[in-house]
Amino acid sequence: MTRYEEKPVIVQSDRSILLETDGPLFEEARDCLAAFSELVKSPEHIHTYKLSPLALWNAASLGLSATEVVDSLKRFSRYEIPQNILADIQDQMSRYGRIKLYRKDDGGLVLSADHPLLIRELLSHRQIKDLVFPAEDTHTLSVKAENRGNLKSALIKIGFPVEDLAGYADGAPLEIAVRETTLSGRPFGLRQYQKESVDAFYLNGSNQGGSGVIVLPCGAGKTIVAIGAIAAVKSHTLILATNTVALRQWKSELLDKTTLREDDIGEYSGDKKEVRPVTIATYQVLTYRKTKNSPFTHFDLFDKALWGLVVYDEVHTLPAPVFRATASIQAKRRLGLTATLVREDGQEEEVFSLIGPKKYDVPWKVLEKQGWIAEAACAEIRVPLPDNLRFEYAVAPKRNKFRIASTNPEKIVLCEKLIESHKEDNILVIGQYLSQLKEIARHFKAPIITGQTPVGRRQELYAAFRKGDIKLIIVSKVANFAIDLPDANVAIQVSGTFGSRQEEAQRLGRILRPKVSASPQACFYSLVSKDTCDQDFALKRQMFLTEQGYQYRIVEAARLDEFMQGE
DNA sequence: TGAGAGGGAA
DNA sequence: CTAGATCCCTCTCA
Repeated sequence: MTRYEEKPVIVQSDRSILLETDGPLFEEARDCLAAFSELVKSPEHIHTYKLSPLALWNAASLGLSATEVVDSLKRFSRYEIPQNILADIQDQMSRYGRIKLYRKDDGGLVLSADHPLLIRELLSHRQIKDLVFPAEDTHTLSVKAENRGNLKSALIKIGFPVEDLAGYADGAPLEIAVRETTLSGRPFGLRQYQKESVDAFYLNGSNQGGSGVIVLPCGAGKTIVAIGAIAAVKSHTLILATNTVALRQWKSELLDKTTLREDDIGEYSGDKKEVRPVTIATYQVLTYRKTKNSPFTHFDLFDKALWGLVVYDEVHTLPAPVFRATASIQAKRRLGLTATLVREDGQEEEVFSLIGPKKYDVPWKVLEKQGWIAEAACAEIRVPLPDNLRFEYAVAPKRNKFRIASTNPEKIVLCEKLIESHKEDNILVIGQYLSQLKEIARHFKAPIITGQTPVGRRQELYAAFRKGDIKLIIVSKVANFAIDLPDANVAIQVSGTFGSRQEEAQRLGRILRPKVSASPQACFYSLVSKDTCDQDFALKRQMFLTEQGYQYRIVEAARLDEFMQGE
């Protein structure tokens, strides 16, 4: 039995949950909380989580019950859990499933609630009223097919996620199988968690949803999950990707690992406008329009062919107009893929209602234990601003402060030490300010890759890095998007995009491919100016990874040498 | 026909 | 809010 005072969790009536990080139960409690709440603050000693409705709905959609949630809270909670919180968990989690959308025998769509009062409540909202009309009985409302998406989106905004059981129109059939030997001659099969992802999406989903989001860490093979899903659905598929390099990558993966042939796969981008049984498009070609108010030029791609499945790569970056288009294709299966689910713009609810709820996720640490991703040690190194800059920082207008703190020249000194002690390793220095990166590149006489670097030059450098001819590359934000960037085992972050959690996750992902090389452990260093807004943003950036179980060691720059020797 | 530069968008 | 990267279209030049 745990001693009373060792229980690390305090549940408060404002829906916040405090978690002490020092006790023996911390890790267990953290993994537990991550399943149904969101981390909002993570300073050293006490982390704060929030019981958000969305987190509870996602938990419910994964099959977790309110009782299970309450039980795990009770297990770790130091004090009695406030009554209103118990009621709240019960209420929120039961909301997923209280309202269902299904199809009548005559093909019409029906929204059903578990109680007539709920129907009356829904009708009191103007946004809802316009999208439904009364049915014969008091438990249901009729819905026009074209309003399916908009209705779901409107309902979630008033706090009622819909369980969509209305099923799907079949797309045009596609002949496809997953290869047992890749084109390149290697044996191939889905890993256990990839199979489970596909099953969660399709098998379980055939009647209950069949649309939703799979959350897997960077490098866990989300493309493979999609391949499994396409092979399961077996119909024409539209894949949406963030950039053209990703688009090519999708194509080569499909060719390598499925029986699809070159002319089964179309590329729909600025360059080419092919529509084939499997078509890969960029988000941007879809959202392009001539002028601000003209219609989207290429939107008809959604209807051009009989897609039975639409795959949304990096669904956390999905732009607003694509949500709107997605609302109109609710009769097609939709698969969202992402590493993080958190959006910095707070549109997670739209993902839930229009793509679907979370169907499957694997915590990063689980994949680490199974050996699919490398172990990583994270450290935040705090370095004071030099005196002259400290004054400049103090008097600078707010909008300049972050730049001054981020580009602290002392960071270069730290880089020097770190690079020195990682002589055998492949190192990426990643930052967001070009001037800072250029200076670092000059200082170490290392190659630099930014948005201006031509594609040919990038590939040259990637190849040299992969071969080991170059041990150090300086990269700008291209590293956030470049999926062809080779893996390193040490990353030094000198500055980042304000508080972007998913950027931090992306960057850590750069060093997580399991290594055969000398040092099995990857190292991630985040350099931060002490006592500035740089430090505040760093804390925010780390949150997602903290949630995933990564612990940042805090190191004062002055004690870096000691720290490095300890490692 | 394709490459490369520039503007605009989100 | 910031700074930067990306992409799409259009135009020019060979």
